[in-house]
Amino acid sequence: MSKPTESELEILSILWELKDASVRQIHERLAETKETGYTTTLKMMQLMHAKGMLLRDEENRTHRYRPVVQQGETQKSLVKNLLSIAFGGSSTSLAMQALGQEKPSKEELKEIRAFLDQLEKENR
Amino acid sequence: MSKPTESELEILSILWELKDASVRQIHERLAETKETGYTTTLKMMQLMHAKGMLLRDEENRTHRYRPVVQQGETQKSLVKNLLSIAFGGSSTSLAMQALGQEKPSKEELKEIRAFLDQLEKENR
DNA sequence: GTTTAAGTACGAAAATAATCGTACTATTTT
DNA sequence: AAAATAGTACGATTATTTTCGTACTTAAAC
Repeated sequence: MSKPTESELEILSILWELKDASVRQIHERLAETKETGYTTTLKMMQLMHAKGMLLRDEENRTHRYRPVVQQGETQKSLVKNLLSIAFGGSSTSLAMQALGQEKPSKEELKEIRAFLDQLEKENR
Repeated sequence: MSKPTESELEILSILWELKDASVRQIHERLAETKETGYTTTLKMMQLMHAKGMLLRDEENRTHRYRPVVQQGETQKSLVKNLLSIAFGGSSTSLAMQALGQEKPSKEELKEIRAFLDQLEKENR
């Protein structure tokens, strides 16, 4: 599936959280952070549906949409892209850049360390 | 400075590596992975220069360009953006997604662990 | 000293992404 | 049942990004 644009990602993010939603729900969330007309949101979602990025339940008058691709897959391809295009393929520096920016909690630190241990174990 | 587009990033990446380069050098590198005309690359770089993203040494007939923003700054803002738009702000999951994709070497693992220790120390 | 090659400049087209107005339809409210 | 409200559809416009052809200039090769 082709890489979502910035605006498409905004919509996808909300859908990943809500599982499924009407255009109005999405629009209201978007409106919290950006100026945008209702029909713009509508059109975006129609386009995403036409592209096969969203499924649409047309049972009721108010259609409900849900994402086709799940968050994990999209994250994976975005990271892959970012890695190659801006980090020379070094996941280590990407990881450190991220962690330095939004400091993990104690619990998260633990989680990451466990993840590293796991990686090391596999890698043998 | 405004976020570089995808194509601009490709050019920046090469410049970060080479420090400075002529249009032809960049173009030859780009041509390895994508079909694109020479004047397209030229125009891109001229635009980037006009936008203030690249410095240009016009001493010689063959101009040489170098990036204004350094890699680290750009990485920082890209990560910040990705974090908020696709990872719900969780640097931990971004880091794990990255590390899972491009497995770090033993040395890198060590480096990351040291980095985590450092974070933990500060965070007290 | 011509011709060829390697440059830059730049307008304009093509492609892609985002926005919105208007028309139309169905539901709810009065 | 009329009016107001909440929806969808969709063409058209605008903005942005990418691509490329053509003109012109300078340096190198013959």
